[in-house]
Amino acid sequence: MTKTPFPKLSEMEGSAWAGFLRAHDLVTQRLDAELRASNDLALIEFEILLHLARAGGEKRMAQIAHDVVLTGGGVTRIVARLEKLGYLTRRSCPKDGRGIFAVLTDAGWAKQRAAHTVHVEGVKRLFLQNAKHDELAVLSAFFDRIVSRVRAKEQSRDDACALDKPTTKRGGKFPQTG
Amino acid sequence: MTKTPFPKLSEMEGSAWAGFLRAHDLVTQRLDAELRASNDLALIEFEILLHLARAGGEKRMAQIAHDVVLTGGGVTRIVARLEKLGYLTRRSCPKDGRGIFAVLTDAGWAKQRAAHTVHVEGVKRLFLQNAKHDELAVLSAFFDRIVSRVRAKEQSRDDACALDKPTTKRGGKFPQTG
DNA sequence: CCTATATTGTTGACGAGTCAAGCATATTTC
DNA sequence: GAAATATGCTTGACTCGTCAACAATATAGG
Repeated sequence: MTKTPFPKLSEMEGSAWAGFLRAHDLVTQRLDAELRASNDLALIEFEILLHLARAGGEKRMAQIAHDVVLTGGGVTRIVARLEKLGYLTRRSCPKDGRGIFAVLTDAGWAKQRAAHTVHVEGVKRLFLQNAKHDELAVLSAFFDRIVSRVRAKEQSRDDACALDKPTTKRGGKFPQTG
Repeated sequence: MTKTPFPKLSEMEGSAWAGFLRAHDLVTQRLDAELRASNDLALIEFEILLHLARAGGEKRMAQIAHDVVLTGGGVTRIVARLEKLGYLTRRSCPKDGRGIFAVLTDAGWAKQRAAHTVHVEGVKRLFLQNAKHDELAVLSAFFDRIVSRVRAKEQSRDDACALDKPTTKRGGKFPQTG
């Protein structure tokens, strides 16, 4: 009990936080628009194709959900979309009867490659370009720290399970990534 | 024509970009959940109350839309929600017959103060804590650069107006903040 | 002044992704 | 090895915020 009398952010803290939120919204908005205009793909759809490609062409639904921070239901629907467009196929997992693999088709590989150029160019122009070379390492380390700490807490919270508040009201977004 | 034969992100570039996306999703998700659990407010709702409070209690709809990177329609609906909850009132602008002010009520001020503690604590724990003191300035400057460059381009694109592609397909999110 | 154009805010229709329930398969416990 | 529990994916109902069209007001040009 040493402190906590009056919580407040310094000007720089507030600026960093606000900048983080606005920068994210503006950059993803623009990049999404560019990918749609050039390749008729939403940013989230491209990212799933990219993760699949990086994994050699296939990945399980739950793993995709973890990679892109989405709920299982959300992944089911996006994958269904991409399947209907012919970019991937579903295949059941032989080792685990419950599991489903999303598998890139030839068209999916091609689409991923086509959109990749626009994506890389956009990320550089909208995001990376704004960091001086020696700042990139700071940014990367910072974000990694955030992600691993939040995920560590998720883990330990799952372990300590049960008797947690039911949380959630007025059912909006931002759920547990179940 | 000196380069651009094969676009590619370095490992560090890719890591910074991916970290940015995941960090944002995880942090906002958690903060949103905490605000809902403690104060029954979505993060975006709290942010609007916060911006109103910072502006002395009132602000025009269009300004709110700009502040939080939302479309006009979105702001209309969130403000309607907050009005129904009793946290603010609409008042028409005397100087401009088209304009509408969102005005904090006493309950709105109280709610903002109540949620503020949870918000500040969450931002520190989930976000700021992960930066060493001298890194904060780098982050803040980086995000500011992103925001101002994107907004500068928006501006000049509006100036050069007309004959732009109609863009947008499969009407999803990420629109122009009109 | 009066018509053309731009801006502000609201609304119906819609797509996106969440939630919770459901079903199927795996894993654990006794 | 059977019952209890956990995990993986899907689906109906729902909320959120967008989009496009609209009404009202403001501003510019002749």
